[in-house]
Amino acid sequence: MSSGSKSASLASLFAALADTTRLRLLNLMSGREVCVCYFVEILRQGQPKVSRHLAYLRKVGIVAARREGKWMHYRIVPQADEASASILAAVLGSMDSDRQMQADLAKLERACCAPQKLVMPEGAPRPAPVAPLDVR
Amino acid sequence: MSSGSKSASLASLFAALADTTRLRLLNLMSGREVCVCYFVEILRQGQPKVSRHLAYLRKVGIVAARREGKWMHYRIVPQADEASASILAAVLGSMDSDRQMQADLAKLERACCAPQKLVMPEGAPRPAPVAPLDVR
DNA sequence: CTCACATATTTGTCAACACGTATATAATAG
DNA sequence: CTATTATATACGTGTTGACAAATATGTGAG
Repeated sequence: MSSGSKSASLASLFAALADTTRLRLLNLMSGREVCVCYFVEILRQGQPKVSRHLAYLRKVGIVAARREGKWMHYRIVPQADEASASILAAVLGSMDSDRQMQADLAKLERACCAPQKLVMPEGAPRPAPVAPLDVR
Repeated sequence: MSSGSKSASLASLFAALADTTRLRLLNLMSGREVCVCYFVEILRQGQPKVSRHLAYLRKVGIVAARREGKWMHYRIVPQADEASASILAAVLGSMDSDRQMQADLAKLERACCAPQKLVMPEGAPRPAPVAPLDVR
């Protein structure tokens, strides 16, 4: 299956991981599906910037998106390639011990889509858990 | 130790890994010290190119160099940071199943510093094993 | 000292990416 | 339909990295 230029795909995986914003996004998606509005709220970065980084991750096949009404939910895609899978698992595991990443996750616990507020209106999407990564 | 911007250092680690040439170099250094001349021979890439990539890895602290007469030997530095260590270990482990990487290692078995040849003159540096990485 | 060799660095060019701003698309409300 | 909200993409610009070619540095030989 994954023969030939595996090193090239490994390199592009690393390129996708070589950005702090994308690492924070992945950290928030670790183990759950997250709505774009949460990313914007929690990272406190411009929405186009967040969207561009999500598009990058999507193009490389690390995440997938699902539309639900006006909202887009992103999740991490389990990697078919064993090498990519083990590396992604190592990354997500490593981020558990980063204070910034922990703080982001803590915010996610109480964040919501309400504009200017951290209170969730009825009907706003909640972050939903997703099948855990294949951590072998 | 594990201060604030660990995510930034993680990102720069990934940037260093986001290049096929550098991945091949690291693969060759996995578990042993290697002379630059071997890299040039085996990768069949220009010497300045190889040197530049080694400089990049050195600047990020992934490898260290040791001079022995005219020759420079490079080795992988055990990472103090636990996150970096586990990721580097995952990378090196993943490369074992890559055909290109296996071929490179096979060449290293019989390569040498002789110009235009794969026969080693007396006194040329041999690749020496080095303390294995802290794979936890 | 000069020469030859191994390796490193500089120079100039080019492509890729990150960013903010502005705008476009998609879905829902009214 | 229009308006509003959520998200995506296009544009212009600055930065970074990769490359080849040329040149510089360090070391040993003579």
